[in-house]
Amino acid sequence: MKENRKIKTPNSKLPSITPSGKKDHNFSQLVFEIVRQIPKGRVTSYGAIAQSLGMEKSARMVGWALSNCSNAAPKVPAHRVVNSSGVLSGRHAFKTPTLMQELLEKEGIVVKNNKVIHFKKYFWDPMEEL
DNA sequence: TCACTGACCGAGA
DNA sequence: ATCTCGGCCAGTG
Repeated sequence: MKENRKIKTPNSKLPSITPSGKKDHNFSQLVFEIVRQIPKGRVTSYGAIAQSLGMEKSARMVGWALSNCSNAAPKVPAHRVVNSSGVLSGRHAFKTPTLMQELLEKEGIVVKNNKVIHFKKYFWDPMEEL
């Protein structure tokens, strides 16, 4: 039996999701707000964002939300979100598969083989920094 | 309703 | 380092 289920508390400084586990359709908006706060030249992961929303195991929903971010205004710097290994897993959702990397390099981040070099160094944790 | 898919993640083999 | 598996939850046919 697994009791290693660490229940994370949502970051109180962020807008909270509907209480009592009720699903809310503006989940995407919460994700966008966090992503918009990622400083230029820094990156974070889908899981870290999920954590700050109190949904540690729902990193997939973050990706799902971002796939819809083209419609959002103002624009969401989705290129600053990579997976927990620093891989640009979302690159195919951009206009061209290389755009994500180009945007990151424009901000001073080095990308090799679709992977962020010195990922830890550039990592921005919404849980701690917000 | 069921089954499968995903811009994911952590643990094990 | 690479691969597989179970878990997560919304959308799709």
